[in-house]
Amino acid sequence: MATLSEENYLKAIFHLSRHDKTVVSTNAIAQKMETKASSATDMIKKLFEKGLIDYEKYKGVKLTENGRLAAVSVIRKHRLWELFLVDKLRFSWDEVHEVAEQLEHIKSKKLTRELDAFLEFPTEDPHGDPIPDANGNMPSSQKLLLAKVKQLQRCICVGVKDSTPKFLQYLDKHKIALGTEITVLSRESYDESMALKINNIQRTISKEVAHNLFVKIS
Amino acid sequence: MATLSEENYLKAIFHLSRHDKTVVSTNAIAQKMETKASSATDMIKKLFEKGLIDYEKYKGVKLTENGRLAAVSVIRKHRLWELFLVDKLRFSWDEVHEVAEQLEHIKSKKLTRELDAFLEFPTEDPHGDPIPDANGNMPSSQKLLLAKVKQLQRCICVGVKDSTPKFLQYLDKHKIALGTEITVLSRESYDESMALKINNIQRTISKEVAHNLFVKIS
DNA sequence: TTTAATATTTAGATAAGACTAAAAATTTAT
DNA sequence: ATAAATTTTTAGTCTTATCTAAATATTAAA
Ligand SMILES: [Mn+2]
Ligand SMILES: [Mn+2]
Ligand SMILES: [Mn+2]
Ligand SMILES: [Mn+2]
Repeated sequence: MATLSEENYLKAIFHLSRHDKTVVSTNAIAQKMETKASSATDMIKKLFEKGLIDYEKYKGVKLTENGRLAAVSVIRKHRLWELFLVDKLRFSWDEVHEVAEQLEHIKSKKLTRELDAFLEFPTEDPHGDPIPDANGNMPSSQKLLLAKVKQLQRCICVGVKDSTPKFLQYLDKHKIALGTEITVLSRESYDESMALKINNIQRTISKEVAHNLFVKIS
Repeated sequence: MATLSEENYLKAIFHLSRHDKTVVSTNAIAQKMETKASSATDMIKKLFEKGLIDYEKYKGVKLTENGRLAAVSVIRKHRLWELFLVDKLRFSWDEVHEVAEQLEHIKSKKLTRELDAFLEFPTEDPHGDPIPDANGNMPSSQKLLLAKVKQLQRCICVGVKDSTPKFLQYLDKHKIALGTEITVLSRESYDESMALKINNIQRTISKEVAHNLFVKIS
């Protein structure tokens, strides 16, 4: 059974190898964990000893199947708890992450199973991120960044790439939520800002915002 | 802020000083924590340094007001979570303790507050134990042990003293739950066993059982 | 009131997880 | 191809929480 710290490292490695599925560097892990490379090396050795990662000195790291399952299990719990907090306990989507970081480490198969049932087997968390199932399968959605959407296309907001409170609060302030319909009016080539129609109101967003909102063409 | 281990020690000290409100010995703490006296001494020093207990070498230990508040806060969370698991997640009362031992350490004022509201401000956990309020006040109930009930008295089961799975499963098996009405028919002086009428069925229980069931005279 | 038994504390070790500083390997630049 | 820069690992230290063994204090017995 993995310790709390080991679980956090596994999650970090999983997220780092999500897109580019190549090996993950010690430095990348250290940076994501907000720790020093030497600490990352120490932990890498432990995870290797436990058969949770493949590792060769100086060659980087890759999750084994066991490591991937452990990581996904933690992510599953994280996202179920986030949804619980929003749907049942009146948390807003910018308040849940910190608490979920603690709750994701609670060890009880039954708890996870029953929480899943209580929430009626959800497939997405409050940020639009997919919730892995009990077997470790992660539903892959075909969402794309708002920045990629063509002019005059209509789309629906389905997720956020940046889920920091700062960004989520920005979205709240400008009445952008999951499910909100967005029409791309035009794009400014100078600064990559975009003119949008949101809820029949015209608004301009920056490149930063456009690159952190996931949408689905509708 | 207290660490997980410190919180567990505070809880142990609180429970040990609950009835006899005298000082608590190092050995008693070690025994309750299932650890060695030397480890208890180490922790006692830490808790003293943090102002959570009064302590004089060889003289035992007593919670300060801050220590009591910290202990009660953990107990509050423990009992709220136990109730949540039973009322919302289909756990039975003999399955909740272990998970609650983990959940009680989650740090989030809002989480505790909202969980309390979600459960509609309960006053008792699934074992009939009182749930302290947000200010650290513990409602003291006037329950007594079934062993003390006089012949031909009618009473209602309102709590358990021993809340181990073994005992709770015994009660389940014999259809004794919180709220069950019990009439004391007679007492055997030889072994202190008692003849009871429970749900109109006559049954004999041992001294051990009689000393671990709390009732209220009805 | 000495002695014996028990309880408590101290001393020294260990393991997990983190750190700094320094060494070694790899990658990039000249 | 060699030197410089960067990355990664190692060596040694620190903190928390635990342990065993030994020393000290307290309590009970003779
Ligand atoms: Mn999160
Ligand atoms: Mn999320
Ligand atoms: Mn409990
Ligand atoms: Mn309880």
